[in-house]
Amino acid sequence: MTPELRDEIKQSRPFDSLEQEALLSIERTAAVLMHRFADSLKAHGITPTQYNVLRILRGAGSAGLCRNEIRDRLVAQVPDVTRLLDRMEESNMVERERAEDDRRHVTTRITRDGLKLLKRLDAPVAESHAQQLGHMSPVQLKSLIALLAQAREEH
Amino acid sequence: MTPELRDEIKQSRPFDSLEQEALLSIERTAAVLMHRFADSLKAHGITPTQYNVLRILRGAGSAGLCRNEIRDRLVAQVPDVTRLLDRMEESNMVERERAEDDRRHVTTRITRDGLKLLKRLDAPVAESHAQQLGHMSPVQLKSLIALLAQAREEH
DNA sequence: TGACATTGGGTGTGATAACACTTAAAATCC
DNA sequence: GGATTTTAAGTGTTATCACACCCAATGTCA
Repeated sequence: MTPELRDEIKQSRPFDSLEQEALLSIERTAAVLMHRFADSLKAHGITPTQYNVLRILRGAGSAGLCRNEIRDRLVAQVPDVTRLLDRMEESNMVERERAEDDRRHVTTRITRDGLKLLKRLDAPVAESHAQQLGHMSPVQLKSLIALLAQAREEH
Repeated sequence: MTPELRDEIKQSRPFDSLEQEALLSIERTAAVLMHRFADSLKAHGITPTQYNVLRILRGAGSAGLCRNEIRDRLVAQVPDVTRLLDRMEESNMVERERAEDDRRHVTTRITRDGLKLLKRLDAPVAESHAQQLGHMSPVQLKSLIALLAQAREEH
């Protein structure tokens, strides 16, 4: 028995349109699932956005990435990547180095500590993901992924 | 041609699991669509959360609602509804009244100004919703809504 | 009837988000 | 080679989030 969004938010009247219901469903689903994910990360002293940055930087390897590249790769847009990285540098998860040949460029890399933290998180995060959506079949997940991709499309 | 999430966030390696890809898809879709919606509201000096509150209070009519009821009906969870309502009272969108029989209870109602604002927003918001998801068919939208409801399910 | 629990609302405070603006370096163009 | 544009990063400031804690009114029950 799947929950009806109208019941969840105690809405008495029907939605204005299918488009509206879909939009609110997307918002609510993201809020609920992200909140659970944030909770599971909290014990490790890290936010979902910081976790996202660490994964991006692990993927980039020793070459690292500049601030704008990191900003573009984040799943959710954050307007202030500079201070996000400041805080992560503060807690020794990443390090920054200004390029000699182009002094405007600053390369950010994940530190050994950051890698260790990420390593510790890999299993619990995978488990958390599986737990949150494990009740859906591969066919359903693929269908959901495709529909969401379509929803994001510009037109 | 639907956009691939991996391309959007410039990810070079495949996702760890379908569950992970679905979770990231939900997060990204919500971020993209909500950002567009917030933009379209910004011209009217109101945030999506405040818009949500106004709609909830319009639905409640002259009876109004107490703080905790409003909190429970919000699409996305807000931990500090008191000050959210403070700000909305400040800008004359809502008004509050403490009950005589139970002095703990405070009822919040939408004001005439709030109703007028909402009225002005109805058409542009409906249009914005239609524009954001209007390229999807009713069948697809229903399917998406059902899959998201399933994704939110506890198990 | 007075201690204790519960309920509804509010506060204090530090972290983060959002948005506009600024600085510095490099590239481009007369 | 000096002015101008572009690019990368960072700063200032206000609003909002998030979380723990507090207060006052009511309910409950020995």
